[in-house]
Order: sequence, then structure tokens, then C-alpha cells
Amino acid sequence: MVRQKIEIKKIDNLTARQVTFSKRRRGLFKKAQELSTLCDAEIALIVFSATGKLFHYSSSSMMQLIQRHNAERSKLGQQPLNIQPGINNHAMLSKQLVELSIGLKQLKGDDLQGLGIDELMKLEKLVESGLSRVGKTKNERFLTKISTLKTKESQLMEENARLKQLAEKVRDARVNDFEQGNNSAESISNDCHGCCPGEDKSGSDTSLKLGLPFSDN
Amino acid sequence: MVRQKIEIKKIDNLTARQVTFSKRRRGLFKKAQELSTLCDAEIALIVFSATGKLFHYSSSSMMQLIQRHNAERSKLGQQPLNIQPGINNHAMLSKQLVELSIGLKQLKGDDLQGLGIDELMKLEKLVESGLSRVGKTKNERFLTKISTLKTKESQLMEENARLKQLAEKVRDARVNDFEQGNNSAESISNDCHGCCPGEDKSGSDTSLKLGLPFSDN
DNA sequence: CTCCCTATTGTTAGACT
DNA sequence: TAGTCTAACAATAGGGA
Repeated sequence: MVRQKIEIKKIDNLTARQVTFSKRRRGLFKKAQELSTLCDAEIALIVFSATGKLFHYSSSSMMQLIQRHNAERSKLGQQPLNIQPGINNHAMLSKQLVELSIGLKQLKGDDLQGLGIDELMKLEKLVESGLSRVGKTKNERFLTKISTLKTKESQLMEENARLKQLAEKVRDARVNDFEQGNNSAESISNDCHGCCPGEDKSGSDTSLKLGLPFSDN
Repeated sequence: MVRQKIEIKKIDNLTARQVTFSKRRRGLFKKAQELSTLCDAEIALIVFSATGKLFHYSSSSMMQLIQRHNAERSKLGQQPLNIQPGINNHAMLSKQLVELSIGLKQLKGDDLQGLGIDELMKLEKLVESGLSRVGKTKNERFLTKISTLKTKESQLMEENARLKQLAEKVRDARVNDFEQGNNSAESISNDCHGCCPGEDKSGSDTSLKLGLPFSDN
């Protein structure tokens, strides 16, 4: 079969894909080398095959090039960090954390060793900013939880106050019943302070509610 | 003129070199992209022109690829660039930063929003640790620089002290010469305090050295 | 720098070993 | 997998705008 133009999309056939990878990878490395030689350029090229095998080339020090690349990128990456203060948008915070993550990743490479004092100070600032944001969110979370708990607390205290009153009423009523020799439960007034709409009378297990510890919050 | 085969060596003509750089760079990036698409490979390509301009391409995340590359390299036991004696173990520090970075990356996905207080506290601790490490390295760098400068300073002070003595000797000698009507330069003793082995006499430009500012530093 | 043009050189798909 | 072959295709040197 004669050769045909191929379209640039993933090659389905595994064998063909591997063969093409091998051939084109060589071509790519050759071209990289040529460009580097012809034009005095510095080039780093990293290739991972689909099967995870590593191939790489660099005209000088891979590390130096990566560092230089990172330096350039962080220059650009600083802008998006300086955004509108005062907004506690989680999406924004998340975005900034991503950037922080990128910044840290940049350093992972081989070292902090290659970094100068200036770069380290920049990084420090970046991490500090991330830290402050995490701390801020954490604190917000704390405050929210605390205010929720306080609300609950005051609700419970109100409830308890009402129950105390109810308990006294019930006791008084029972004392009266006992003194009058009247055992009919129906005569006991049942105040459910509006929490049981349409139910004015049930009064059978009031004693159970009275068993609750009033002082517990 | 018809096109000729070129040999792969640095192109002398600046303009031709720039044009070729432009053309071939594009070709290289195109090929990288094609290889990545056709064969499902992951590729990172960094190019610096001779004038320092950066061009880069990566099929996925440049950072991920660089990390993977570094991971592979360190597997092979190639020490990427370490290890200056006397400096704390940067490899370890780097490793811990990687871990920190991974932790942050996990959170990158969507947000802090889904995180509870416990997770936020963990994250905070993590980032704090990273911050402290960066700060530590930065401080080490400061201290190293300071100690270097101090060493230099004391060396210079020593040197200056010697030069002062020398200056006095020379002056005395000249005064003697003048009083005795003796103009022979050879009689001036030249103390180079051991920094010029095998050279006991040169004495011709001593006056130049004396021109150094003693009070500097 | 970038784009265009074209003759040439360089690369590679497909097939086979 | 890796090498070889060859027709076809892609890239690009040199030149001009």
C-alpha cells in the first residue's frame, strides 16, 4: 500500500502507534538538537511514552533550564495572586491555593538549592499568603460552628425554662389532686407551649419529659 | 539561489539565525504536538532563544512532567545536583516539599468548601510546615551569605593592616633614602606577606597599592 | 519578526525482515 | 522491538515583501 497522509489523532493500532512513537521521537530529538546547535538556543525536552517510559534531551543542564522556565512562569503567575481583597469567595480561595500548589511544585524539582535569596523570599511570601487563607477559612468555619452552637444553646435554654415552669405547674396540679383525692388525669392542664399545634391534650407521659436534666446544655 | 543542504553548526549570520530559529522552533513544537497526539505521549518542551526569550509547550501539566522526570532521574541514583558540603540535606527538604505539594494538589480539585475543620487544621499544619522549611532555607542562605561576607571582611581587614605596615615601612625607607641621598629603588624591602611566593623583590609599583583606601569596609 | 514562495532536503508510513 | 527500504509527504533554505 502506498503511503497516505495521516491525520493527527491517536493511532488506534497499538503496534503502529509504538512504531510511529519510536520513529517520530527520534525525529523530534534530532530536530531539537539541530535547533539548539544552529541557533544557539537552549532546549529541554522531556517525553513520556504511553507506557510510562522516559526519554529526555537537554542542550545544557536540564535543571538550569527548568529553573529558568519556572522563574519566567512565576513572574507571570504573580499577577493573578493580587486580586480583590475583601472577598471571601471560596472559588477564588481555591484558585489561589492552586497557584500556591503550582509554586511549591515548581520548587520540588530538584531543589531549593538552586534558588537565590530573592526567589526564596518570593516563595515564602507565596506560602505565607496561602497559609493565611487556609487559616482564614478555618477560622470562618470555627466561627460558624460556634455561632450555630450558641443559637442551639439559647434555644435549649428557652425550652428548658419553659419545661421548668411546666414541671412546677404539673407538680402543683398533682399536689392538688392528691389533697383532693382526685386521680383523673384529664384535669391536668397540659401546656405544650405551641410546639404541638392542634393538640391541646395528651398529658399521659409528661413525667418522662420532666426527667430531663435541666442544667445540661 | 537554489536551496542547499546546510550543515548543522551555529549559523553565523544573525538575521539568518533568527529566521531559522523562528521557523525551526515552530516546526519543533508542531512535531512535539503531533507526537503527543498520535502516540498518546506526554511531552514537555522548553526552549530559550539565544536572546533569552522563552518558548514552551507541554502536552499536559509542565509541572507534572518535570516532577515525573525528576522522580525518574532520582530513581536512577543520579544526584541531580547536590551536594555542597556543610549544607543541610536539601534532598530531604525537597522531598518534604513534594509531599506538601501533593497534599495541596489533592485539595486543588474543587475547594476548601468541602473540607471540615479537622481537614482544614491538617492542611494548615502542612502549609505551616512548608513555610517553615522555606523560611529555614532562606535563613540558611542569609547566614551563609553573611558568614561569607564576614570572612571576606576580616581578610580585607588583615590585608589592610599589612598594607598599612608596609606603607609605613616604605615611607620610612624613602625618608631614609632621601636623607642619605640614595635613590636606588632596590633597597626598599617589599613585604608581600606570603601571597607572592618566590617573588621577594618587585617594588616598582608599591605606590599603586598604597593608593588603596584603608578605611573602606 | 512574519508571511509568502519554491526548489530541495528531510522525515516517515507502510511493508518487510 | 529495531533496522531497512521507498514513495509520499512535510519541513525548510534562500529570497523577496
